[in-house]
Amino acid sequence: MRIGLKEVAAEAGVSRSTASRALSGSPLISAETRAAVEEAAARLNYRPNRLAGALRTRQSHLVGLVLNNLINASFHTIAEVVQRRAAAEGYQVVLGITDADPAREKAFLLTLAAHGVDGIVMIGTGKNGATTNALRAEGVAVVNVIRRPIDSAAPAVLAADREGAHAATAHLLDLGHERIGFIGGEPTANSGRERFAGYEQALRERGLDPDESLIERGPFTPAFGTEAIARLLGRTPRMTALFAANHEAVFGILPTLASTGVAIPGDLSLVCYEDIPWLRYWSPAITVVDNGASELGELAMNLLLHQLKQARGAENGETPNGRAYRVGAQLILRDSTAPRARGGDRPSGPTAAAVEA
Amino acid sequence: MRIGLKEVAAEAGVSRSTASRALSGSPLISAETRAAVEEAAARLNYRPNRLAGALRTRQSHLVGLVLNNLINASFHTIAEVVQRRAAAEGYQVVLGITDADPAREKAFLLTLAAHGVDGIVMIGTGKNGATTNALRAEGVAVVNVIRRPIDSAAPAVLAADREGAHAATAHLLDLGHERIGFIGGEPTANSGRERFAGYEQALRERGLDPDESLIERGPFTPAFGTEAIARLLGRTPRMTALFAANHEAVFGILPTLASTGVAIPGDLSLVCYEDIPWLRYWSPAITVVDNGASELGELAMNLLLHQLKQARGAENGETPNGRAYRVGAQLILRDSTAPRARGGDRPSGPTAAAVEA
DNA sequence: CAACCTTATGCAATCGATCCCATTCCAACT
DNA sequence: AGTTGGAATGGGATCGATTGCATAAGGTTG
Repeated sequence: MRIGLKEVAAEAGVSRSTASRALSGSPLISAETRAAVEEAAARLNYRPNRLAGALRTRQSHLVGLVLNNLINASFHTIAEVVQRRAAAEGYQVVLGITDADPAREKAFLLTLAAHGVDGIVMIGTGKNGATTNALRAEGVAVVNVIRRPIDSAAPAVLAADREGAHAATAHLLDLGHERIGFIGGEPTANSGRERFAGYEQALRERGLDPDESLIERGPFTPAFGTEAIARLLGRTPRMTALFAANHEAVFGILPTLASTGVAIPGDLSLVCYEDIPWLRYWSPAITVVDNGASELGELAMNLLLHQLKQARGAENGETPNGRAYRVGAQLILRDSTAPRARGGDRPSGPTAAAVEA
Repeated sequence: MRIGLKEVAAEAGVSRSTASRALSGSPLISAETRAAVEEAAARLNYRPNRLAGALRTRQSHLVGLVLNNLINASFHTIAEVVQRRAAAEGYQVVLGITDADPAREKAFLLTLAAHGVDGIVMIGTGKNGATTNALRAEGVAVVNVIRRPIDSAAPAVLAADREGAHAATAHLLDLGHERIGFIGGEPTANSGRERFAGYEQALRERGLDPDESLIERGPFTPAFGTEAIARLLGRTPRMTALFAANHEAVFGILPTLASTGVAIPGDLSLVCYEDIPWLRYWSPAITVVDNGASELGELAMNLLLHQLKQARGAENGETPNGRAYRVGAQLILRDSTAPRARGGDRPSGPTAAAVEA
């Protein structure tokens, strides 16, 4: 038979209320009674039914994690961090994959609410601000990650795509490069826009105009990378540096460069976006902009846990509009960039920005 | 105020029992009543509280997913498939990351049980068969994936590592190679052992003995791959083919081969284990053994859902010992393998095995 | 010794949905 | 007309833990 609090209470010779209080650490219980109950619980191998507790206390100790997919490195890195942090604080993570479909995302949010989650970490499409606001009104904590819906009142943890792209481009400019290629994402995507903006800004700061013949923007696929790099290599005068800001495209760019015999950094200096193991072990090791996926997840969970503790204190108070935080991008210098002319100096030190918006 | 079944019943002018039956599709309800209740529910935007339902019916519509990490490609692929399939069937996935630590794994299993999960997909350490058996006795469905604890009575979905390694090695032998290098995992790991066994078996079938000077076995890290390939390339007579059976090591092997100018497949034919996008887009595209991660996840969820449906019928019947299934490995021929001598023929067709243990 | 407070405990309601059992209503049959 | 049976509905217990309120036991004080 399943062991409930009733059985423990009987074993210890007390009432259910007393047993409950003893196990939950209430101060209204004598030391002997507490010991007796704890011993009885241990003897019977009692494990409380969280479902019942959740129904009564309105605390499920579940948090939802909504994201596009688990294939992308940033996403599964964040998922790992969120799960670890949650588990360490006694929360379990319910996982939802949306494929960047707002309808699926909304359905998933409602399902999470039906399961009584205490909070939600949302790496979302940005289309369901209204739904998350409604959930917040019902007392569910929410944190937006990477993207923040315009109409969302929940706090957000954002990446510094523009700053990261700026740092990458500035680094190449510092090395003396002027013809700097850009392979990025669609302008419709947030990261596509922001990273291009950072690239453009860095160029203009040095009095350079972006050169359309050096710019390729397209879908987040390796195939696009293969095509884009082939086109860029065919143009003359050839670029001397390349900023690969479309992570998936990198999977197409690097093999093509290797097979066509372009020497890195001899013929071409290269900076890629998002740090993954491959790039560190590539030959040569690739200089990257690390968007700080772990830190994004870490900070998001901190904010969520903070909200959860607040809620415990002031049930049903007003929910203040959330602040936005930004995790600085970090330029990690490796061996894929070099001065254009021989003898140039290598500027040192990673560039980090941690600003609050 | 939160809308419960009580409010819906009041709005529709019926009792809570009737409202419940109307919404759950009981046949004991007249068409008009049903319509009235459904309309009231829609008007009030009623969303049932799954927690309450779960407490009463002992069906939480939650399934647990236990795995080592989300970084490894096979793991996050399986996680995606499991989540998708679960969501499609109305189940939500609770995620647990164990870092291959049996103690963490056990704690997580118990927590899942406390949350009342209906089932568990377990990509486990193999050390918690007793715990999973106990959960099964309490009515929780369990499926083991990739590894099956010796003492576990739950069904298992296993990879065909030995067959996959055999197919890879046989393919290289068919191409006329005889000096075939092997870079694999530690013999203490399941996959390390099995893949080496397949390699060895294929050699012996052709009357060849494994040559220790061509064999490197070590940890699942890119760094090990870098060292191992360097050692193998230094030995004479040099191997003409390489079977890279340690997935993480591949991250170190490929860049080293590229930078040291070893022509593939000209100087060296190469087969790697586990198919990931990088390998398809490498130059040349790498021939791989695909362990069928998606299929493993798919089959595991099928088995789990099957058990869940069974349970609904015969509550608390006997739980028969689970069958083991094996997902065949698949050799995917690309451009990284070629005959040793010029003019050799290329054998065609992937090798697949789907056997039941 | 009564009035009173403190401390520890038990009783019973509660969370929200489900489902067994009883009840009502109406039609059909003897 | 009286009985039977089926269909539709309502009442209330139930899942298991939590918690407000009442109360008992023990100690102190006027």
